[in-house]
Amino acid sequence: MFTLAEENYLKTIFHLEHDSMCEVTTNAIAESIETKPSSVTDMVQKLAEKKMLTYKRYKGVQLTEEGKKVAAGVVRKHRLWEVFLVEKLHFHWDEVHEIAEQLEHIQSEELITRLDQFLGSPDFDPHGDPIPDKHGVLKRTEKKLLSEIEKNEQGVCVGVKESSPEFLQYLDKKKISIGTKISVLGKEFFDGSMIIQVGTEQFFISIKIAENLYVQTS
Amino acid sequence: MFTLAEENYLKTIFHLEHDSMCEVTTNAIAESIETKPSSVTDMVQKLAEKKMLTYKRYKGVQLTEEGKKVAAGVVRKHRLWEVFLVEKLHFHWDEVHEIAEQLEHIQSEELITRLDQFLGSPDFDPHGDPIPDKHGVLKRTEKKLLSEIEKNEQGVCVGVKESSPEFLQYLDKKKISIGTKISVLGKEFFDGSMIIQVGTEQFFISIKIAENLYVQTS
DNA sequence: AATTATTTTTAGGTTTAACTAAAAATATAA
DNA sequence: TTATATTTTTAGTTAAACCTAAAAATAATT
Ligand SMILES: [Mn+2]
Ligand SMILES: [Mn+2]
Ligand SMILES: [Mn+2]
Ligand SMILES: [Mn+2]
Repeated sequence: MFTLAEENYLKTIFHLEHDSMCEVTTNAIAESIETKPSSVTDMVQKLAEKKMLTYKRYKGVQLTEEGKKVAAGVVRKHRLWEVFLVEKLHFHWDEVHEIAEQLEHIQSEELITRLDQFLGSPDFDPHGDPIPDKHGVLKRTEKKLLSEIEKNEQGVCVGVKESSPEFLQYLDKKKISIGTKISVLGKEFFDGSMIIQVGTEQFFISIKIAENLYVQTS
Repeated sequence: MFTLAEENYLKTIFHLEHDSMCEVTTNAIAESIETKPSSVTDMVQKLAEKKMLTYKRYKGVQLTEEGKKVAAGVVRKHRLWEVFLVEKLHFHWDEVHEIAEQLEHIQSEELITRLDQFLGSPDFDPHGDPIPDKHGVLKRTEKKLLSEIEKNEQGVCVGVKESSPEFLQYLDKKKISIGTKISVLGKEFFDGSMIIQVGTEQFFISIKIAENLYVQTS
């Protein structure tokens, strides 16, 4: 099996590959995982020996099929636990990530099988992120960033890119959650800021907000 | 906070103190935790510096009040998770200990508060062991070992001393679980073996069984 | 009381996963 | 193209938690 540190590296590389759609650099991993590049080099060499990823010096890494499977397993556990915390223990969506970071490393196939059943085999976590199935397959849904929406268009919030407590609390304050309808009333060329309508309220948001909210346009 | 290893040592010493009712030796800890006595000495010196226990060379250790509190916290988490696994995920009572060994180390006050509520603040775990309250207080219930019961007396099974899968599966086979009424029909002086009645069945048990079953005599 | 046996500790070593500092490779700019 | 900047790797340390082997303390026998 894999150590806690190994699992964290695989998961992080998995996320970075999804974001950048190409090889992942040492520095990118170091920043995500909040460690030093030299530590990343060490671990990446270890994971390459274990055939979890391919690694060429100075050229970044790429997960193997096996590596992707292991990583998806960790992501699956993380997101299922987040659902449990919100649905069953009534945590708020900005409180669960930290705890799920620990729970994702509990080793027991049977536990996850039963947890999944107990939760009714959910497809998405509380932040709108898809939950990989038991084989590590992630079903892709089409969603755009709110920042990609044009003036006078509208969409339904289906997820967040960032899931820091700060951002989620901002969304709460603005009454935005998964399922909320958002209309773009105005969009500023210069800085990408927008005027949007949520329910009966209309207000200004910066590009930083718009770039971290996923919406689905029907 | 405490590391996983530190928590395991504190928990183990807590259990040993309860069993032996006096100072706990290095070898006893080593055996329980499946490690070498020299490793125990190292850790015990560290925990003494942290004021979790008192330690005099060659004289064994004793938990401080603070040490007992921390240990009871780990036991509380362990047992609450066991209840969750059995009551909510429908695990069998012989399958939960291993998983709870991992879950007991998840760090989050709030999580345990909510888990406890979710489970209806149970007083006992699936093996009949009492769950410490949030202040680390264990309410003592009077129970005897089945081996202490005399011929023609009877009792209700309220817990197990051992909780290895092998023993629990033996009990299942014999239809003994928490709440089961057991009558002692015969008792052999020489080896402590017994003939007992469970439901309509009567059968022979060795002292090893009788010494690991807790019963309450009304 | 002296010898032997057991328990416990110390000393020194290993592994994992970090770190710092310096060297090497690659990328960017002049 | 050469010089400079950035990224990445290597080399050498550190800390936690384990180990083995040997020494020291305590307990049990003769
Ligand atoms: Mn993690
Ligand atoms: Mn999430
Ligand atoms: Mn443990
Ligand atoms: Mn138990």
